Formats: sequence, structure tokens, C-alpha cells
Amino acid sequence: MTDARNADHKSGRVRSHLERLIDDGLQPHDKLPTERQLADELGVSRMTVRHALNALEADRRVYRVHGSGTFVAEPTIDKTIRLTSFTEDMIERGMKPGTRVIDVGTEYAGATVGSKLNLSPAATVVRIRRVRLADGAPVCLETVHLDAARVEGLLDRELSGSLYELLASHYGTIVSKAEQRIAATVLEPGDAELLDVAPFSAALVVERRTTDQHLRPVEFTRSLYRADRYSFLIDIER
Amino acid sequence: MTDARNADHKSGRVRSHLERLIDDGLQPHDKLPTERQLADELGVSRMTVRHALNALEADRRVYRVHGSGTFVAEPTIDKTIRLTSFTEDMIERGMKPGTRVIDVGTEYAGATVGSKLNLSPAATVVRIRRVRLADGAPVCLETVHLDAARVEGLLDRELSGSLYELLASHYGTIVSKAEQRIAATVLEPGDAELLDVAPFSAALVVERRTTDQHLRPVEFTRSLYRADRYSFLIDIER
DNA sequence: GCGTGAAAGAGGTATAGCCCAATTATTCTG
DNA sequence: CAGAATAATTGGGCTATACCTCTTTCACGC
Repeated sequence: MTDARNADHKSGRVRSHLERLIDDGLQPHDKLPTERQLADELGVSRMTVRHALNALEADRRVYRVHGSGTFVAEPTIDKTIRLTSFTEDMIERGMKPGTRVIDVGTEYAGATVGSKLNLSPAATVVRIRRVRLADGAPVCLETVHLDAARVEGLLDRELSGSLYELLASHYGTIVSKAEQRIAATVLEPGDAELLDVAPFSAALVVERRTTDQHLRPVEFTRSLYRADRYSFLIDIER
Repeated sequence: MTDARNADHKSGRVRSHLERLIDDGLQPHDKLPTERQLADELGVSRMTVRHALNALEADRRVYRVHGSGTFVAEPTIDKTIRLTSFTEDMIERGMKPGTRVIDVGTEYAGATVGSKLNLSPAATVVRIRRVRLADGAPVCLETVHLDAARVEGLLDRELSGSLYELLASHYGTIVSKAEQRIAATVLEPGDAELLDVAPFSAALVVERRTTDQHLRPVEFTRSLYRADRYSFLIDIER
């Protein structure tokens, strides 16, 4: 997977090479070859090596000491929440997931969605609105936005299952990172009706921006979760 | 501060220039000058401009669209969730933290709190209710429960600062892990008044159970965050 | 009018080379 | 031999150029 992600460019291959070096036997705080040496050995320019090292440094795989060298970093500990789809999530909670598709279509990205997906505002996005069910009862109203160019024919497919599985099996897109913003709101009457609760009930607003294995944006989704049936659990360390 | 940090290098000055551009009148999603244009205007090479833009992109001040341009990003308010006290949290967000103590006292743990703190329901717990302020305005109403036996004399101390610092300095308790449950609710009139919002406004409910360095429970806290002034941002990997 | 396709314009990647700054190794000197 | 001066090494920064891919524009032909 790592190799697949890195295969496209020289800097990616340099990165893979360095990752292999680190994984095969190097200990934390061991010194890596110098930038000039790596450039020479791998037949690339030093800037390209630096590009790869910058990426590894950002991921805390290595650290640098000016004038001295580049070293293997200690493995980081964190790893917080897992990235799961609603489907997996519900199964894990012991409930039977379900879906009711409300409406689907294409529209212009606009400024907000465009910026989340790194698309121009004039680009076309697919919009899917679905009510997600647990044991038959509404839990969540989600509005998914996807780059239309990357999911051709998606709207002709069966959309009542896991979108992440669909993206993986038919478009080779593996979701691998996400940022979520969690806030609270009260439900508009229309949304409340879809969720089968009284108007102005409390709800969690979750905005999720997902990126794929190449770190390109995949989806931007805004979900409204019924507060009486859903809450987030987060473990925090250190 | 920003300018001081950037003054040393050309790319820093380019960055400062761009930050000034963004702050002076540019709106989110406005297009920035092209990389080549900036390089020309500022008399630096394009690579230097790209260095500056990479830094701004990493800080989410701008975003890029391949083939189209670089644009002003929407201001992001929140950082990733870490185990921080409210005090640290607010300072990090660039706001001045404050506290208004509502009431304090001791009571029986009861079933709910007792189970969270691994205490018998008949054990005595300290309860502290505080309104937390950011730049003088209410953000959060928190109710803290602590094992009374572990924090003797706490209620005689100054409670308007960071509780975590107090626990560390006077009781040798270092908070090191937490589980949080995040849900939504609408505010009861009494709570709404303390938070200075209309009754039945939306709020985030955060229940946090904190354990110390020996993994013994330290506190159980229920906090109500004003939905209009607070949201959580979470990064998820893999 | 209305696609269509080429050209122009944007960011993305890469090269080779220069000098600077911090560290480390070496040499010189008292 | 110890300490100081110096040289070599290493990462940090920047330039100028080249070519790629993707988007947007716009003139051309139907």
C-alpha cells in the first residue's frame, strides 16, 4: 500500500527506499545516509531527496539535526480513533445497519464544498442524501459530496450499502484519513421529520472530510445524528 | 510575532507578504496571485514561493487546486483533540481563559458517578460547578466530580484556575488518559442562563473520565459547551 | 449557437549548482 | 597534552530552468 502510494514519482520511490531502510533493522536515533549520499546512490537530485525527507519528517519517521545528520525517529504513540464507515460502526455496536436514499444528483461544487475537495467552484460534484438506520430506526441524515469526475456512474449503482466499500471495489479509492468537526445544533423541521423526531430536537453535526491513499480529498460529508441515539466515544492518551 | 519568526529567510518574508494579503481584505476562496507572478513581483524564485505556500497550506491558510490556482482557505477554528485542560485549550486558540465558580460542595457519589470513579455509591465525592469563559464570554458549564479522599482540602484552594495544574502541584496526580463521550442536547433554562444563551439552544455534552499515571480514575466531568462557540476537530488515520 | 479541440495558464515534480549555518573532525599552537 | 583555531561535513535556503499534468479559455468549424 505504501509502495503503491509512492510509486508515481521519484520522491515517492526515494521515500519508499528510506522507509525500507528504517524498517529493516535500523534503530531509533540511528543515523541515515547523508542527503548528498542518498542523491548519489539513488541517482536523483538532492532536492528530490530533501522532498522525501521532508515528508518523512512531517510524518515523524525521521528527525534532522542541522549540521549533523538525519536520524530515525522514535515510533509515535498516538493513534486515536479509527476510521470506520457507518455500516461497520453499527455492526460493531451490535445493530443492524440500514439505509434509505432520500435523493441523489449532481450540482456545482460551489465555494464551500469546492474548497473541502480541492476542486474549483465550477466543478461538478455528486450529492447523495441518505438516512442511515440502526435496527430500522433513523439515526443519521447524511449529505455526501464527491468529485463527480472520480466516481463516474456512481449514481447508477446501488447506494443503500457502504459507500466506502463501493469506492474501494469500483474506483480503487481507499479512504485512509479524515478530519471530523463535531458540533451541535437543533434540527430544522424538515430534517427532523426525516429523522422521525420532534422539530428542534438536539442533534450532533459531523462534518467529515476524507482523503484517499494518495492524500487527495475523496468526500465531504455533513451528517446530522440524532442526539438521543448516538454519541461519540473518544480515547485520549498522554 | 509572526513577522519576527519569518524575518530571517526569504521564504519567511514571502509568507508574511501572503499573510498580510490574506488578512487585508481577501475573503475565503479568493484567488491568490499565481506562483510565477508572486516570484516575479517579490524578486524570488518560484521554488521559494512554493516553500512559503507549502507552509501556508500546511497551516490551512490556503488551499490549492491543480491547474487552477491557490485560494484563501476558510479560517479553521479548532485543533486536533489532545488531552488538554480548558485553560491550555483556550490559550492555544488565542483566547483568554477565565472561570466563574458557581458552587462547590461534597456529596455521595451515587451509582453513576461512583461507577465512573471506581467508588462505592456511598463514597464521598467533591463536586465543583464552574462556568468557563473565553475572552470573558461563557463557553462551557462544567461539573467536576472527584474522589474526596484523594483531594483533601481542595475546596479551600483557589478554584478559578486550571484544575489539572492544581492536581499535579498539590496532590501529585498527573492526568494521563481520558475517555470522552460527546453528545448533543438542548439547554435547560437554568443552564442556558449560566451560559448566557436562549433557553433550549443547542449544546455539546462532553462526559470525560480521566485517569492518572497509574490508570486510577481521577475525575468524572460533565461539560456543556455552547454549540455556537465551540466544536471539536478530530483527525483520524487509517 | 454549440460543441470541440488546441492553446494558454495554473500548479506539481525534478535537476544541478551555489552559498549559508551548524556541527564535527582535524590541525595547529602554546 | 589541552585548548583553540581551522577545515570538512552536513543540513538549510535559494536560484534558474525544464518539463509534466490538469484546468480554463477561446477561436474554429459545424
